Amino acid sequence: MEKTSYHHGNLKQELILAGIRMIEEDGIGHLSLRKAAAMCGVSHAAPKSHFQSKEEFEEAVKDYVAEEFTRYLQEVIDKNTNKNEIIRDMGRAFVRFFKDYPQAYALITNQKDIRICLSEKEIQKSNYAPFQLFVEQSSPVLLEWGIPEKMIPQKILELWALVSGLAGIYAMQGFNYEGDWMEMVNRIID
Amino acid sequence: MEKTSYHHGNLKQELILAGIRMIEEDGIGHLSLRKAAAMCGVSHAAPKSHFQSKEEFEEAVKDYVAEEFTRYLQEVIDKNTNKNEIIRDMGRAFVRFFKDYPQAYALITNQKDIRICLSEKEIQKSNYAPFQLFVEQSSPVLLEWGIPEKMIPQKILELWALVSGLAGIYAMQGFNYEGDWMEMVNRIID
DNA sequence: GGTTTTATCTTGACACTGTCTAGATTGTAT
DNA sequence: ATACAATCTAGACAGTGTCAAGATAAAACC
Repeated sequence: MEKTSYHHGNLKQELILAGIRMIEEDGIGHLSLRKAAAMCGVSHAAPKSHFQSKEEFEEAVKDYVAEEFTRYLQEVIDKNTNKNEIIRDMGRAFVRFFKDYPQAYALITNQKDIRICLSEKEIQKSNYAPFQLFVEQSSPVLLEWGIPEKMIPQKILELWALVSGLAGIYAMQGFNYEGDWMEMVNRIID
Repeated sequence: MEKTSYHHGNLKQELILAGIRMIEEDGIGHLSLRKAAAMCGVSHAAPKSHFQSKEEFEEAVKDYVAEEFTRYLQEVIDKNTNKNEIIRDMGRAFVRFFKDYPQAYALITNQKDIRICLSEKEIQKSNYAPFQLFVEQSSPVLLEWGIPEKMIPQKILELWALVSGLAGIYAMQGFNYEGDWMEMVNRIID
């Protein structure tokens, strides 16, 4: 995280990581470019070379968080052996992510460019990688389970909304409940 | 919104309203005490008499939003004639509120002192009025419908989480879908 | 290898913000 | 009418995002 020479070498990435640490420690309202610069041992105007504005910096932090979220989901996909369990696995990874990054929920809900289009017939391709990943993985499984094809988009959205809502409740109060929330997901799946 | 004499007369309330307008126009990250003061035609340090810090001001805005949310739910309770429809009515009011206040979702998920305690046996009394209202109204109805008593807390939480998740998705993309999301709620209730 | 070009970082400045202090104005109680 | 308390103003300070000018070093080019 320190710099030795005049040029840092990996500033952009480390500014983002510093930003995430700041958000997780003090909340999404306490993101500061100057503090991030200080954390990286660099002058207050150095970030300007990598982010033209604070908003652009904030976007980069959000993008990184979305990538991290995607990694959590991708990991269980890679490890999965029983296709019938993939939806439950992703649900658990979903909650686990927001447990590890409690402020991420507030961050994501504050994002405006996420497209999760709804339709009775189909779910259009989303620009939000975690959701898109969930759609791709769960669709064939639900179909195989005999869910009518035209019901699948709604089912997927229902699952995503439910787990999102739970994660949101958890995130707001620090995940102080370890009960069997998975039963709710099961009731939707079964 | 203007002041004529030296004393404003209703500054605290109008500062809060100005804060909500700012948030709804520019997002939750653009709340400013000085701008709120300017909107009310008052000097930059005037808010200090009513809010000791920006954080305290922000809390007051959040509290007001929670009260407004409660009013939306209370209204359908007061107007309700068929008890069997109260859960659906509240679900619709829920979504309607976040349609009228799209930034409210980001605001609420950024709140830390909301207590919605989960338990397999009971839902403890919540300090969040809208949720508490929903618990009180839906519990007897669900019981009357023959839901096993020990399943009721989970069912309530499931409904709340689902509608929250949907409202969140809607809020992120501007409620551009007018389809029959209510079917999802029905599937949980029935 | 020496030179030029480009990317990156620093310094200093500006306007804006939250916060503090001291003092001005006005409503309220005595 | 006077004293008191609540409310608002004015000015100052440190911290913030942003901009402009210049310093440094890496990369590209001959």
